[in-house]
Amino acid sequence: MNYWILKSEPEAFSIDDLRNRPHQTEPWDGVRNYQARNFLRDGMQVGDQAFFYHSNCAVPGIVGVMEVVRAGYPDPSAFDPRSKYFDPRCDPAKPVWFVVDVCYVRHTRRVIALAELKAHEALQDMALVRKGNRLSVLPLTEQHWQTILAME
DNA sequence: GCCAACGTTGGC
DNA sequence: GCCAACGTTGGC
Repeated sequence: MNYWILKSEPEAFSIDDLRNRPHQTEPWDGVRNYQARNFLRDGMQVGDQAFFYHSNCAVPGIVGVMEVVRAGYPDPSAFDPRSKYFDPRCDPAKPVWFVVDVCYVRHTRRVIALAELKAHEALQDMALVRKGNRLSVLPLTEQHWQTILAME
Protein backbone atom coordinates (compact mmCIF):
# COMPACT_ATOMS: atom_id res chain seq x y z
CA MET A 1 0.00 0.00 0.00
CA ASN A 2 1.40 3.35 -1.06
CA TYR A 3 0.24 6.88 -0.34
CA TRP A 4 0.16 9.86 -2.70
CA ILE A 5 -0.89 13.43 -3.21
CA LEU A 6 -2.48 14.35 -6.52
CA LYS A 7 -2.86 18.03 -7.35
CA SER A 8 -5.49 19.63 -9.50
CA GLU A 9 -6.71 23.15 -10.04
CA PRO A 10 -10.33 23.07 -8.89
CA GLU A 11 -11.37 25.26 -11.81
CA ALA A 12 -10.11 22.57 -14.15
CA PHE A 13 -11.07 19.47 -12.16
CA SER A 14 -12.20 19.47 -8.55
CA ILE A 15 -13.01 16.90 -5.91
CA ASP A 16 -16.70 17.60 -6.59
CA ASP A 17 -16.14 16.90 -10.28
CA LEU A 18 -14.66 13.53 -9.35
CA ARG A 19 -17.55 12.68 -7.05
CA ASN A 20 -20.01 13.49 -9.82
CA ARG A 21 -18.37 11.27 -12.43
CA PRO A 22 -19.96 7.96 -13.41
CA HIS A 23 -18.73 5.39 -10.90
CA GLN A 24 -17.01 8.36 -9.22
CA THR A 25 -13.98 7.29 -11.20
CA GLU A 26 -11.76 9.19 -13.62
CA PRO A 27 -8.41 8.82 -15.38
CA TRP A 28 -5.93 11.27 -13.85
CA ASP A 29 -4.85 12.67 -17.20
CA GLY A 30 -2.83 15.54 -18.53
CA VAL A 31 0.30 15.05 -16.43
CA ARG A 32 3.19 16.23 -18.59
CA ASN A 33 6.14 16.02 -16.30
CA TYR A 34 8.53 13.09 -16.46
CA GLN A 35 9.05 12.65 -12.74
CA ALA A 36 5.31 12.68 -12.11
CA ARG A 37 4.86 10.36 -15.08
CA ASN A 38 7.23 7.88 -13.50
CA PHE A 39 5.10 7.78 -10.36
CA LEU A 40 1.96 7.21 -12.44
CA ARG A 41 3.53 4.56 -14.65
CA ASP A 42 5.73 2.69 -12.20
CA GLY A 43 4.75 3.63 -8.67
CA MET A 44 1.02 3.66 -8.24
CA GLN A 45 -0.81 0.41 -7.64
CA VAL A 46 -4.41 -0.62 -7.31
CA GLY A 47 -5.51 -0.02 -3.74
CA ASP A 48 -3.09 2.84 -3.11
CA GLN A 49 -4.61 5.81 -1.30
CA ALA A 50 -4.21 9.41 -2.44
CA PHE A 51 -5.14 12.82 -1.15
CA PHE A 52 -6.88 15.19 -3.57
CA TYR A 53 -5.14 18.57 -3.38
CA HIS A 54 -6.61 21.78 -4.74
CA SER A 55 -3.92 24.05 -6.15
CA ASN A 56 -3.90 27.57 -7.53
CA CYS A 57 -7.04 28.63 -5.67
CA ALA A 58 -8.12 30.76 -2.73
CA VAL A 59 -7.22 28.18 -0.08
CA PRO A 60 -4.83 25.61 -1.52
CA GLY A 61 -4.90 22.37 0.44
CA ILE A 62 -6.11 18.82 0.85
CA VAL A 63 -9.82 18.37 0.24
CA GLY A 64 -10.41 14.65 -0.07
CA VAL A 65 -9.33 11.05 -0.34
CA MET A 66 -9.15 8.85 -3.43
CA GLU A 67 -8.19 5.29 -4.21
CA VAL A 68 -6.26 4.01 -7.20
CA VAL A 69 -8.52 1.55 -9.04
CA ARG A 70 -6.45 1.00 -12.17
CA ALA A 71 -2.66 1.07 -12.39
CA GLY A 72 -0.69 3.02 -15.00
CA TYR A 73 -1.68 2.87 -18.67
CA PRO A 74 -1.05 5.22 -21.62
CA ASP A 75 -2.77 8.62 -21.35
CA PRO A 76 -5.38 8.70 -24.15
CA SER A 77 -5.45 12.51 -24.12
CA ALA A 78 -1.89 12.60 -25.48
CA PHE A 79 -3.17 11.11 -28.75
CA ASP A 80 -6.40 13.09 -29.03
CA PRO A 81 -6.04 16.20 -31.21
CA ARG A 82 -9.18 17.67 -29.62
CA SER A 83 -7.77 17.41 -26.12
CA LYS A 84 -6.01 20.32 -24.50
CA TYR A 85 -3.43 17.77 -23.39
CA PHE A 86 -2.73 16.58 -26.95
CA ASP A 87 0.97 16.02 -27.56
CA PRO A 88 1.62 15.83 -31.31
CA ARG A 89 5.05 14.29 -30.79
CA CYS A 90 3.59 11.20 -29.16
CA ASP A 91 3.33 7.88 -30.96
CA PRO A 92 0.67 5.50 -29.60
CA ALA A 93 3.09 2.64 -30.25
CA LYS A 94 5.54 4.25 -27.84
CA PRO A 95 3.47 5.99 -25.22
CA VAL A 96 5.22 8.65 -23.20
CA TRP A 97 2.50 9.91 -20.88
CA PHE A 98 0.52 7.77 -18.46
CA VAL A 99 -2.57 7.89 -16.27
CA VAL A 100 -4.03 5.92 -13.41
CA ASP A 101 -7.75 5.68 -12.70
CA VAL A 102 -8.78 7.11 -9.36
CA CYS A 103 -12.03 6.63 -7.49
CA TYR A 104 -13.59 9.10 -5.08
CA VAL A 105 -13.55 7.90 -1.48
CA ARG A 106 -14.65 10.93 0.52
CA HIS A 107 -14.19 14.60 1.21
CA THR A 108 -12.06 15.39 4.19
CA ARG A 109 -14.19 16.90 6.95
CA ARG A 110 -12.61 20.25 6.10
CA VAL A 111 -9.97 21.70 3.87
CA ILE A 112 -6.56 21.00 5.35
CA ALA A 113 -4.81 24.10 4.13
CA LEU A 114 -1.29 24.23 2.76
CA ALA A 115 -0.48 26.79 5.44
CA GLU A 116 -1.35 24.25 8.14
CA LEU A 117 0.65 21.52 6.47
CA LYS A 118 3.63 23.84 6.27
CA ALA A 119 3.30 24.70 9.94
CA HIS A 120 3.12 21.11 11.19
CA GLU A 121 6.37 19.94 12.68
CA ALA A 122 5.95 16.32 11.60
CA LEU A 123 5.51 17.31 7.95
CA GLN A 124 8.63 19.41 7.46
CA ASP A 125 10.31 16.76 5.32
CA MET A 126 7.26 16.23 3.10
CA ALA A 127 7.90 17.12 -0.55
CA LEU A 128 4.70 19.15 -0.82
CA VAL A 129 5.79 21.76 1.69
CA ARG A 130 9.30 22.17 0.39
CA LYS A 131 9.89 25.38 -1.45
CA GLY A 132 9.61 25.46 -5.18
CA ASN A 133 7.99 22.08 -5.49
CA ARG A 134 5.77 21.89 -8.54
CA LEU A 135 5.22 18.18 -9.00
CA SER A 136 1.57 17.30 -9.46
CA VAL A 137 2.04 13.72 -8.26
CA LEU A 138 3.89 13.24 -5.00
CA PRO A 139 4.57 10.19 -2.84
CA LEU A 140 3.79 10.30 0.87
CA THR A 141 5.06 8.18 3.71
CA GLU A 142 2.48 6.34 5.78
CA GLN A 143 3.52 8.54 8.69
CA HIS A 144 2.73 11.69 6.69
CA TRP A 145 -0.56 10.17 5.63
CA GLN A 146 -1.58 9.42 9.23
CA THR A 147 -0.38 12.80 10.44
CA ILE A 148 -2.52 14.60 7.88
CA LEU A 149 -5.57 12.45 8.61
CA ALA A 150 -5.21 13.35 12.27
CA MET A 151 -5.41 17.05 11.35
CA GLU A 152 -8.97 16.75 10.06
C1' DG B 1 -1.32 40.07 -11.39
C1' DC B 2 3.36 39.27 -9.72
C1' DC B 3 7.14 36.55 -9.54
C1' DA B 4 10.17 32.66 -7.84
C1' DA B 5 11.15 28.10 -8.99
C1' DC B 6 11.93 24.93 -12.18
C1' DG B 7 11.48 22.21 -16.65
C1' DT B 8 12.20 22.28 -21.59
C1' DT B 9 14.05 23.85 -25.88
C1' DG B 10 17.42 24.80 -29.12
C1' DG B 11 21.61 27.34 -30.76
C1' DC B 12 26.29 26.78 -30.51
C1' DG C 1 27.14 19.36 -23.16
C1' DC C 2 26.46 24.23 -21.87
C1' DC C 3 23.33 27.72 -21.04
C1' DA C 4 20.17 31.53 -22.32
C1' DA C 5 15.52 32.05 -23.52
C1' DC C 6 11.17 30.78 -22.81
C1' DG C 7 7.01 28.49 -20.83
C1' DT C 8 4.55 26.70 -16.84
C1' DT C 9 3.32 26.07 -12.05
C1' DG C 10 1.34 27.77 -8.20
C1' DG C 11 1.65 30.51 -3.82
C1' DC C 12 0.74 34.90 -2.46
